[in-house]
Amino acid sequence: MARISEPTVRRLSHYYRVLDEVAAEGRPVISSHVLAEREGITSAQVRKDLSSFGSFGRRGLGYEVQRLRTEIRAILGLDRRWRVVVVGAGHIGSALLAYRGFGDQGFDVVAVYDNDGERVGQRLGALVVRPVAELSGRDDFELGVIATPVRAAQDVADLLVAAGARGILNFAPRKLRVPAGVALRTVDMTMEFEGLSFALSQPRARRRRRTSR
Amino acid sequence: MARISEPTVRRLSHYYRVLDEVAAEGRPVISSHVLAEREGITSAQVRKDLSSFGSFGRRGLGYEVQRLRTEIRAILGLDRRWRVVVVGAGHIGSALLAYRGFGDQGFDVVAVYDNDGERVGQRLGALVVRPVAELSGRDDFELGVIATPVRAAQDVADLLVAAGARGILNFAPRKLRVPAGVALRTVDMTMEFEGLSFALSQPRARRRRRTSR
DNA sequence: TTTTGTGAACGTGTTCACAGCG
DNA sequence: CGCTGTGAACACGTTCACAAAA
Repeated sequence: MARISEPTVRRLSHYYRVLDEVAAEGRPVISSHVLAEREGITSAQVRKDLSSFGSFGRRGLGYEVQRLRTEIRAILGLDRRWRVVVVGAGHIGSALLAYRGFGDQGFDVVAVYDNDGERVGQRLGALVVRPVAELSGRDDFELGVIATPVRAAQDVADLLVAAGARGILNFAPRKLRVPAGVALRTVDMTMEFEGLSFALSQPRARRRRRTSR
Repeated sequence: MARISEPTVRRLSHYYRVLDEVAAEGRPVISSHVLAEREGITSAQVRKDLSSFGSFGRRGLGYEVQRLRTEIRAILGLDRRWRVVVVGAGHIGSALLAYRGFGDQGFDVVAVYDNDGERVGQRLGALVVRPVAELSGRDDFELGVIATPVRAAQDVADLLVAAGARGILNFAPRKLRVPAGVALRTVDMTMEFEGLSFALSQPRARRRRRTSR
């Protein structure tokens, strides 16, 4: 299988969500055109994305909604459960813990760690916050979430990797170094705000592409 | 000025942060090479990015840290304050309210709205949660943050636009439609988790670029 | 000599356009 | 005929490589 680009993976997530909606509407089949319309992209893009994983459609007809949904689910690895460790029991960490949506998608938070003595021992949902030092022993998880202050982020990343994390989601506004083979995604809200600030500071002439719509 | 790409804007944010660090270290000058190293990109990229706004460096020497920091600050529109309205006083909304980092960067949250009767009237930091209906009157803000459940997201976006929002940061996992001229950024955590799930589900051979490092 | 600024070359992702198939 | 699947064309972003300047 050829290499899959990151934009393609992001769009797969979107398709998956649209298919959920469409399935709920009871529609049995969807064309690349309709799927594209809901996304604001071209139908060719939809077909290209899907064709890199196989031929899921029927010419002259479109894609069978349930079938395509199942395929994408498998492609994204959502046909299994992932164990997630959250480090940082502050506002973002607790927000993640409280959000049920992740559990529905197959992501189970199995532990929360923090270094703040005040937070350790506290109950957060079904979990009790533990000291970060105890992270070392652990090896029964796949994903780590970094929701700590920025100064601790790289150290926590190293700890997570040492404990066997295969993927990390980082909320600290800093580029992290992780070994090849460990997947890393960063959500940097500060950067998003700054992106908006930039867009609003530009002379209001040119049409920006990704920014609008 | 030629059109600026979104990746360039994101990198500007990074440069800005690196310059803060470097300034704190007391270093007066930085070369594109060193700036690139901290970012994990090439020095040519740094120079290209910066050169689309002007000639800030000196050949044979590098960039004067304070000067460059000030320039980028102005480019990003961070030399003024932005008034932000948050809609949704749930976990994400409160987390944003509680995070002081945004205030430091020039973003002031001036109001919080929610439709949940239990939350309306509650105090969140210095603000009191107000009913979403009251949003209509308001016009003394530039940025709106959507931190509501996904089903309300598009309606809230429309309300924000009607109230005069020029930019929107959306935390709901849904593509939103906004008129051209209104800047939109979406932070979709579900999608990030799914991206990690995908990466971990791939046969562990090929080296992915953006995902690692 | 060092390092910037930048046209040219390159690589990657998107769109076009049509052959292939139902 | 309608819609998918896909090579070819295109657009865009990144890297190279070097002339220009300090």
